[in-house]
Amino acid sequence: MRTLTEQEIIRREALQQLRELGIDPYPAEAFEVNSSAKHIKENYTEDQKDQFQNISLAGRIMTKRVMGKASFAELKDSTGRIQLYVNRDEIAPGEDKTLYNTVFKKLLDLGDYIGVKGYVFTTKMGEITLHVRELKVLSKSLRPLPVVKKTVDPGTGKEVIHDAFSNPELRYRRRYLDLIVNDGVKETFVTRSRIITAMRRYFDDHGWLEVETPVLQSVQGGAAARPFKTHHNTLDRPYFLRIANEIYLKKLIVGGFEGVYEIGKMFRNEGMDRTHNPEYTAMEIYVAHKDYHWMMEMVESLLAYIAQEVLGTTQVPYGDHILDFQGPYPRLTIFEAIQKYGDIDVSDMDEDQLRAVCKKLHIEVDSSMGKGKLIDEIFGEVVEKNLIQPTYIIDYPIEMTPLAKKHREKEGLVERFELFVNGKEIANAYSELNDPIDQRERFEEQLRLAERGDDEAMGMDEDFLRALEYGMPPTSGLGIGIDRLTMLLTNQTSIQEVIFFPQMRDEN
RNA sequence: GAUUCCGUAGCUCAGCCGGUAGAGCACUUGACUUUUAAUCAAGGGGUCCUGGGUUCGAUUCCCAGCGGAAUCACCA
Repeated sequence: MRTLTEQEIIRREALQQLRELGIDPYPAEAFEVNSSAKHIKENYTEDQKDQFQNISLAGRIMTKRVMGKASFAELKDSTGRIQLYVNRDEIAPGEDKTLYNTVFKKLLDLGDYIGVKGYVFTTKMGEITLHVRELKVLSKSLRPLPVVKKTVDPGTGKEVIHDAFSNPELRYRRRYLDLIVNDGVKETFVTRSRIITAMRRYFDDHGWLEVETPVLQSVQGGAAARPFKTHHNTLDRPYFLRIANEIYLKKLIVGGFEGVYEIGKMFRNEGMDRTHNPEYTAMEIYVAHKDYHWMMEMVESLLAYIAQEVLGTTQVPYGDHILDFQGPYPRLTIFEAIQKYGDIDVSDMDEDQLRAVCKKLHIEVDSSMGKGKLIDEIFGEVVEKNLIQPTYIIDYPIEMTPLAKKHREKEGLVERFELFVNGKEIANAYSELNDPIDQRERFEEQLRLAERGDDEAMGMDEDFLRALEYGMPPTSGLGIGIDRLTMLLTNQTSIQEVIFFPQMRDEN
């Protein structure tokens, strides 16, 4: 057993004393709440005080200022904080002052949950406050919370935070504490939820169907990444956690749905940094009888809608920039982009020439890389960081995109776009390849890359080919990284700030 | 996976060119019936991340490990 700290011992003793006084520190019965901190602070006025006479609130004690026979405290509920005023002779009107002198002053600590009933008033200092008449212990806290205090700088009028709970490791491991004591953390996650809600509403309003497809997959496919491997005992065979769900969603398009989408976790066995978590959330959507041009317009409309719904504007502050999600976004082919930002024309280069360019740019290459991969490397080096405002990069080399349809005009390219914002890819889309014979050849090319040492190459998926052989209508598909989109719309630079419980190594 | 930096009280941090440690808030005791980083007085609290090495002596120096952050690589 862990050794308790002094403060923890004191709190356990307080717990015991509450029980000795006949107070259950963890009562079973519900405490009825009829208002909230936010509602009171936004709606209370002197004229309306009749409506604030019988308020019942529940929440956590965040500060306590005892001044003899009267005290102030701050209560935090799910909507925010409100000040409480507690007067000895009102909560303990008889001879016995135990409820105030012992229970409130000594046995209640910062972090405890209490229920309070009373009326609202405004203090001399102008703070809207609940004048407490009744107080009930709802849940005793046995560990001290980090104490964060705030003041307003008289010079600048800006809020100054003292002793912020800022250690990233503790914040992520104990996200519940982060949410309790650090203002703004909760808002980020509320925004994340609202982004997903808005996206779902947009799709649903267009009549596209939300579906679920397997997370455990027998064939690695749909994207280029290293998978997590697992094993099914009864079947005694290996499975992969999905790195994408593209193949399954297209099978549903074959099945006759006009539009299907899925929002869910993907798993990639790659490094972790401030834009990558081993499990992350992606949205993929497939719509029949559309192409990638249509999809670009849809994405512009979708992102403007989400920004407007969630933030009330399409002009989104991010770091030093204002990102404007109002379409249309500029469109550059990958070759034009490399020409524009790198002053290099790679459009007619062969593999050896591309390798020479990489060498000149000090890009590390290895023998497993084909033409498409080399172009992607050059693009990453010279272009990506320049794409701050939403920008489409279109028409990728065929070698790096085995599931996209060949370009209708340009030899050697596919109908694909990626959307870049703030130098990062946040969406990827194709006119989907629906020619089963071409698809089989592309898979065979992937197998050759795998033999060459590419451990991210896709496997041959016979059932998918069979589905395509039955016939898939022309379809456009899109994937959006929900975590990165959330980072952009909440002005966060680390993916750990938009995932409640980011991957961490074990403690100890 | 590589490099750099970091790991000291519940939290945020200082410190020790080697002699086992401090501050603010939090906590305890007392005072205080409109405070808001409440105030005033007194007080308690530490395996200085872990393990080795050097040394009479290591929290401090060296090495290794663990955990975190940043940058890079892989990737979305």
